[in-house]
Amino acid sequence: MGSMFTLGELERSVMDLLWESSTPMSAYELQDALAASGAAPDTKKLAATTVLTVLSRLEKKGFVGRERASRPHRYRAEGSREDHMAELMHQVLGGASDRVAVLERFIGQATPGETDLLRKLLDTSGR
Amino acid sequence: MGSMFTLGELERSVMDLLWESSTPMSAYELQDALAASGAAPDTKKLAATTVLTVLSRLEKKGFVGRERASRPHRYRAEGSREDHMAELMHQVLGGASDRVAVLERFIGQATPGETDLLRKLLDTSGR
DNA sequence: CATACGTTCTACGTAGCGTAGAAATTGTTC
DNA sequence: GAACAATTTCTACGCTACGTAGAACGTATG
Repeated sequence: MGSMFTLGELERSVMDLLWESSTPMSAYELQDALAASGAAPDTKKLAATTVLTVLSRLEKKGFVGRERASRPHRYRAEGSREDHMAELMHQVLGGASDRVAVLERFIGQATPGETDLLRKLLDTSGR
Repeated sequence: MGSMFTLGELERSVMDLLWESSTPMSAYELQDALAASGAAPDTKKLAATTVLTVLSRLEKKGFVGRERASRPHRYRAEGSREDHMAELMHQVLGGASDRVAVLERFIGQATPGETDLLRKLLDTSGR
């Protein structure tokens, strides 16, 4: 079974919309939003079933949940984009035998802004 | 074209061996090493051509380089595993609109050991 | 130059994802 | 409650990446 943590292009586009939206969205709203953003899928509207299929797959992967109560089911992201990304980063880090070396490189490659931010965050949270 | 940064299971096994090895390895050495480690590919020996195919693909992806001088070509990893992982982490971070939030989560989810380490690294490198 | 070893070419099976029609379900309206 | 419309689920097909390896080709050496 694939890493279970990777997203295809369309899947990502859908997640981007759901992560952005403060309220759950129906497949039809997503269909329109996707056509509007024109991002990953070109400018033409996808079939509704396509969006539904993707949503089902995302649900199976645990990325979205759905409210079956309302008739057009409404989908919402499980966890924020930031949660997801932070988790991805930890996943990468977790796969390393030598975390010190990885983090060294990570810090080394970071921009000044990022290191500043990290310092700040570590100061705040860590004590 | 796929992200160009993901590795399949066998590809990863090969990279693990190359990353570990201090000297370049021939396809045949890798073939044996893979059978020995028995990690990703079960315990049975893969065909030599299989290993060569994978190595070619890894070369195309820029993960390995080869010395064509010696007759059994010798392959070496381009960049350390740590470099790769750090790059992956930055890649994830780079795809975020709100890095602050991602790094917040990242720090939040980090183990005490990791935060300590980060503090140390930031202290050292930062000035 | 024949032979053995090594490399490249070609190819097939599988799985994930984009895509969507067909079929089933459900809510709604006389 | 039967017909209709909206919605969801089922089924399926094409494409690409990757694991896998045989066939064909190249090359050095006795």
